[in-house]
Amino acid sequence: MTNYIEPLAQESTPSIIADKLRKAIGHGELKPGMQLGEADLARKLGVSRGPLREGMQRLTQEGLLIAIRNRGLFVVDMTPDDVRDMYLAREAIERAAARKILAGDHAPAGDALLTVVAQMAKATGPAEVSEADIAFHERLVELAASPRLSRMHQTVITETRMCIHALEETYSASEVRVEEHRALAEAIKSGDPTLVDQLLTAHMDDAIARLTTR
Amino acid sequence: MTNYIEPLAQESTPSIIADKLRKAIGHGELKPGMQLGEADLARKLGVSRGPLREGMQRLTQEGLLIAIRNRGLFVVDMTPDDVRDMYLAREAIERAAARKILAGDHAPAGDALLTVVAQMAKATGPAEVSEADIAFHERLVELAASPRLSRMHQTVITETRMCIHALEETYSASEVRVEEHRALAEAIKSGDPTLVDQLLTAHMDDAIARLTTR
DNA sequence: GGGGTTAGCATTGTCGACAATCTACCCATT
DNA sequence: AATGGGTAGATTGTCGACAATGCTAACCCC
Repeated sequence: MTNYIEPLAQESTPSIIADKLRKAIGHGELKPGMQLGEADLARKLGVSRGPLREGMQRLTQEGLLIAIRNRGLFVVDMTPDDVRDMYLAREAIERAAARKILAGDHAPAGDALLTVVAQMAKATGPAEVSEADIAFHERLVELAASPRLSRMHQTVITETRMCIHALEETYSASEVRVEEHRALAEAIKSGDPTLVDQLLTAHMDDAIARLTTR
Repeated sequence: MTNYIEPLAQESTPSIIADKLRKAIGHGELKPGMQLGEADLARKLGVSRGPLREGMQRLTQEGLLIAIRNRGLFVVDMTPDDVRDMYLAREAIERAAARKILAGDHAPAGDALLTVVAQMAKATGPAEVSEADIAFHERLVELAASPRLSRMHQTVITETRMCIHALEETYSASEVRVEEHRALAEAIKSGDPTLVDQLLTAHMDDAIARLTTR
């Protein structure tokens, strides 16, 4: 039963803009290194430059945009070192999320992740495969119910998308790594912290190798 | 030999403003729950409302300010759950930082931390003790040379300061926990990952207990 | 006394204008 | 050919003004 009568959740314009830009960056519409011209972008988004600048300050704070005074804002251009650092951060976040899940009701969490794995198995084509992989990790962090881990994760996931997009002709994401994710979900379900850690770490190491080999 | 001839690093006004506000929040000048009035604050900072709003969007993104549309921006008010979440995030970051250090030249890093511990031993009074403790953890993450961990850490350290300030009459920071930090620095110097993890985790658990018992 | 309505004021959100800065191009000089 | 100076145009940074919104106090009615 859909509730139509409920408190309005009014999102601020800069927040909406930041979300749109974050998606555009993650999906390659705004390319790494690209300068975001305020006048052009504001016209396209149908807002004035003020709120656009505000939205872009949010992305600057999270590192997706680089602000250079008097010269403008640029989409971050991820070097191989950046990729490694990003995965280091991602590993920190996801391991902490897993640990929190394991400290609580890990069995239902494992089930929820197994549901995501079942969806993964249906993914076809590079874009769907990448997104399915990301969806698993997003769900993992979401299940930890930690606002701070979730917020930090949002940024690194956008960066992950950027990397995949930048390499979409060389990045071999055509193989769904369902079994790897299933093993992780099962380890979480059964509450085995050591195995979870090992699986997550190996997963990240593998991703780093694939994204930095060019 | 000091280099005077070097590229100017011109920091943007919103960035300067965000830094100032971050410090004011961490040191209790801007109290938890407090509304930040734009006109008043802009006048005090000597800028117009535009750049102030931009700076505040940065802090909103990192969670130090809560933006409610049409009602204004408020300094985050940390509940006990927030404190636990903040330490969860901090533990994730610092453990990852330690792990990275241990994967590299951990002996000089241990020495650098022991230098900080020596400074800690000289701290007197609650404010100095808290700051000395924080300085150790900041240095730890800095030594990992990870831009992302450092950026994320900045936020949780500000939140840590907020908590300490909010509780400064009940928070017993009069005892310098030098030995605890020294043990951690020694473990890093010697390259013992299991011990480092244990010490860091225990350190965080202790801090949580102290900050959430009211 | 309590509840509802309305007006006024304070504050926030956005806009367009103007100043400041940077970049690219052209011309003159060596 | 290389270097330096000047200029125009594009873009960024900031400002003040105006519109929109929310809060509070006053007033009226039951």
